[in-house]
Amino acid sequence: MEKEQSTDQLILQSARDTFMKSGLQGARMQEIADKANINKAMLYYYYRSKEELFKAVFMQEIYKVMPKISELLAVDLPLFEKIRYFVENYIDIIKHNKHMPIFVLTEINQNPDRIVSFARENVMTFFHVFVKDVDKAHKDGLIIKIEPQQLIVNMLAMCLFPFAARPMVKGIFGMDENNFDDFIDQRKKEVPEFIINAIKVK
Amino acid sequence: MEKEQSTDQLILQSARDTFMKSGLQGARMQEIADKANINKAMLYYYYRSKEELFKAVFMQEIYKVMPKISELLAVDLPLFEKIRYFVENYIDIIKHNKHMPIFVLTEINQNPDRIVSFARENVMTFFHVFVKDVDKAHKDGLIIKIEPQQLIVNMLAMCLFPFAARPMVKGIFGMDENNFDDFIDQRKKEVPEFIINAIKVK
DNA sequence: ATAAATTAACTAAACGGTTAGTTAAACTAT
DNA sequence: ATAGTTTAACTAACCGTTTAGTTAATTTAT
Repeated sequence: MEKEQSTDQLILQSARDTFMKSGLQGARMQEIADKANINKAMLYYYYRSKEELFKAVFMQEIYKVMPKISELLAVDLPLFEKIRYFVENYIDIIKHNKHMPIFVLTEINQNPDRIVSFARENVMTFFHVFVKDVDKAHKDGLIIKIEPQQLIVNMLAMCLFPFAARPMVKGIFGMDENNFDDFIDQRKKEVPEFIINAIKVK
Repeated sequence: MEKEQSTDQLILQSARDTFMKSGLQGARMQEIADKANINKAMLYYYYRSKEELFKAVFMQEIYKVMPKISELLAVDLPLFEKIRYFVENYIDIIKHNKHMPIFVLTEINQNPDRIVSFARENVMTFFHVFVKDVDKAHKDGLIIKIEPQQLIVNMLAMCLFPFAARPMVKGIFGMDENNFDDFIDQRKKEVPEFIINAIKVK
């Protein structure tokens, strides 16, 4: 039994795969149509242009991941637990969207405006909560003084970078796909402790 | 007085700028020619194809940066000093090649083979030295037990990621170019201490 | 020494394949 | 019937690449 799927959703799915693989410039509309088993004109019927289709894909991906991340940061836990919870689950989310980091990074560098205003609104609020957590933990004598911005960037860096540089990591360390997955699973445990160690007052 | 520059070098320079800005697929040969103030056919006279020209640019950039990085890792210092020395200078190198991280990341994801074999040879040797440093520091009771691979990835992540995600970082935290530069300069001091704290035995 | 031959550097123009995008006709469901 | 959906066929423009030819400098032969 085939999964019934509306044409526009079918297109979006094919477009997603193609854009993720080849980027905006590298992607071919014909390939997207072929992958969806429809005529190329359909792409223009449902989405007016390549640019529009790309936007739709991009926004869909963002909206798919953003709420999950928001939840992770919104959870009510002491700072250390929160860091463990965030890193572990964030890595897990990306693990199931392997190509997103490089896709998003490429896009924001190519066309910063598209996402920046959006990200500012959505991330700012949760970032604000995190800043308060950090401030409190410092006043309670739990952690050393650290700029919350620096801490957040460090966290995101260690979560995202291995995926963005995946072929490099695999190449340099001679990993196959399984080794890499193990490496990532190991990070889910080690990165939080790395961070906590780095900021903890002993 | 104009700087005399051979045509092939002039082409390479223009190609570099264009490829860095737009990537392999996004770059237009006409734009490269225009930027170099030469005829488009000259690109094919000196480099046989777009692909070849891109390779030349890519390899030039790699060879420009690689030796510097090798030097950083080869310096004979105790581990903590080495980490400080590496991070500080590595960030400084990237700072003067702002567009390299996203350029390289995009390329290795698009065409892993081009760089992976190369990187393996060149980075492996220096990585090996670092592994021994880490092992020794652990046996001397200076640092906790940590997989050198994880440590290296963490270091590289924290150095490179802010540049790869620059528009995002600027956008979310409301930074202008100066703020971002300050942010980076701050990292040159804070990231090494962050790492050392994370692994130090107290 | 000088005319002829060769080569390097370069240009203008166009080729040919590709690709985003259009149109108009046909099919389908209500 | 009619609005929504799908298709085949088409176009116009773009872009990497080639070609055919120019210019000026260097080399070779006499």
